[in-house]
Amino acid sequence: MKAQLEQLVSQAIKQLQSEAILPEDLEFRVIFQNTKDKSHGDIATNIALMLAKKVGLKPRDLAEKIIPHLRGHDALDKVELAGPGFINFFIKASNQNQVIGSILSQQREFGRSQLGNNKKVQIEYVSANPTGPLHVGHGRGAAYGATLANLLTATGHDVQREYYVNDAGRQMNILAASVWLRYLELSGESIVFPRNGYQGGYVHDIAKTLLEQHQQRFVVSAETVFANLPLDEQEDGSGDKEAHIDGLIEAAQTLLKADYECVFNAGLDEILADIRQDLQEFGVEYDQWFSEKSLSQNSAVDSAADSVVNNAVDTAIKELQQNDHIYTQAESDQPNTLWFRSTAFGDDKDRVVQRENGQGTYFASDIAYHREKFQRGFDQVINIWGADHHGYITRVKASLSALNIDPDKLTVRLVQFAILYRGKERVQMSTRSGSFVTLRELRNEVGNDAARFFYVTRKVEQHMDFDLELAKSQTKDNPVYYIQYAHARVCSVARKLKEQGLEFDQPQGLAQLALLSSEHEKALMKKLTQYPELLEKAAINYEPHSLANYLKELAGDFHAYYNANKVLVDDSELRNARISLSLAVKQVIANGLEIIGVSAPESM
RNA sequence: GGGCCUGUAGCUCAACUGGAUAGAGUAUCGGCCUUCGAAGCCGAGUGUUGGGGGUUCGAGUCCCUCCAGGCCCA
Repeated sequence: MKAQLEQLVSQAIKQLQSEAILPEDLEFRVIFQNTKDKSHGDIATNIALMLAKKVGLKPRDLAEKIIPHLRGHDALDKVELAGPGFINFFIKASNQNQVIGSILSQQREFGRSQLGNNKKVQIEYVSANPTGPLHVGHGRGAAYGATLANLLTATGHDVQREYYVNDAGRQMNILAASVWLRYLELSGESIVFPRNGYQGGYVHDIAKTLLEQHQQRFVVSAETVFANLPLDEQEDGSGDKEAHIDGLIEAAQTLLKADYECVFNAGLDEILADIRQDLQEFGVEYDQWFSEKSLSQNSAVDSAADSVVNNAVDTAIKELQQNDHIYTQAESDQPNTLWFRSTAFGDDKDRVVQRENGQGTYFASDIAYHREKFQRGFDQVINIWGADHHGYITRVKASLSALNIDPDKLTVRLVQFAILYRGKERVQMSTRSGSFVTLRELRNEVGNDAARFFYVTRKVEQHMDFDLELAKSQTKDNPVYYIQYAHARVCSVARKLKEQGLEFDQPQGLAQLALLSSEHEKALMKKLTQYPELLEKAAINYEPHSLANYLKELAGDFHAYYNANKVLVDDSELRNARISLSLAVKQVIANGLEIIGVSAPESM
């Protein structure tokens, strides 16, 4: 509809140009908005306000010149000049109600589009370190990422969903050391658990499994383990917890030799399996789990073909070197450290990509990973990160520029934290206290549907208050139930129809849509008409929250209608028309909820 | 000290990318079930959009500057 109107208005202006009323070289773009007030018609444009100054006319005068050229369109009842110079379009009801037929015939496809033109888009989300179970903060990224992926898929993008597994690096070594120490404890060794170790109960569980599977294989006496280690941080502030844990990691690697990997993998595998299951239960799917470790593993093919072994990290660094973006400081005390000159691309300071000992940094893996992503041919790469990672955006984009990859092809969306409330009371989420922290606990308490919906109902950049009591409540206060209830109500009407021994006659219903002339019915049809464009807008802006809000409004309009009018009336023509409208509402609610990842129950 | 996000009704949040009288829900008050599910509906009041300047026909939205909160960095 808007496309037709745009053409109509554009032609009108061109007509005025050819009549030399408007200048030939006038550039313009017609923008439409859905009106808020129904006295303003259905759709409005501010084109006269936008162009007035350029052509030296008063907005209303310009609009009066445009409007006569808009007559004669058969979908319009009337066109009005209003306010400071808006042009309001009133669409014929017969045109507006066509949407019902479209919905009933397209069903699940209604609203879907080819907007994305099959553009290859990758979305990477959650990507939490596999050092422990997912917590409620990850849940928001999961829900947002999954919904965004659904949205982009629905609007014709070729979407790949990916989880970057940080299975290398210091945090993982700390986990391995933690598991080992708990294992030694279970084996009867007397140890003092390091301050910086992973304290969670799941570490115990992993250690227990390890002990059951391997018995005493990894046992080393505590005395040997703790010999000559830097002192851990003490109550009085003395000691160094970082140096202590690093010493422990080194001891574990030295003492366990090849077995270290067994212990390491025991932790990694179990936690990763838990994360995967958690996300799957949450309805959050992935096409690929990408291992960080694999980036620094040498490829067998390379080593066979060539004595020079290249892994992805080395290759990326080498390319940066070739592009002259890497330097060393020969005079300094760290002459072999490799620096990436990210300041050349707007970063605050240059970044280390390879340490003195030849080991690549976490950032080096990131560079290699992003380089690899674009080599896979994605037109657009979207990273969904926690807000605490915002500092990385500049340097990652800098590395793309340095690799001659357009940094605008990478979009980073930061997800702000969620704060949990139980009614008025704030829920403490510290790991120490062990109180309510994990995504699984949240899901168990409020259910997947409420969790998914609540997470995406706010803009991602908005700090969010998540009220557990509200999410659990089964009243209209709870938007999830409110929307699902609207869906269930239509299903209930359909059941009632059958109970009365009647059948829905869709052709008759669609033929009699003109009978739907009440304000409630017109409002519903207008709302339904907006669904496809809303999906597109939500996809373009990466803003699934607008879909959540839309569904609330649609459900609200339906509830109001339902209370004001009986659907199952005796008059079969009116009855079938109303059932058509109701089923259309049901379909759109189901379509929208599916994108958000929330079920659309037949009964509650 | 620098950077990012946020500030809208008592509370939780919208506001179609600069449009018309800033809207929903909650909370408060008053109505509606012998009729398709009351898990619902109808009605009533609620604002210096954190403050101050600026840009223009028009600013919650853009620019500057303060204030407050969250996070990151030194």
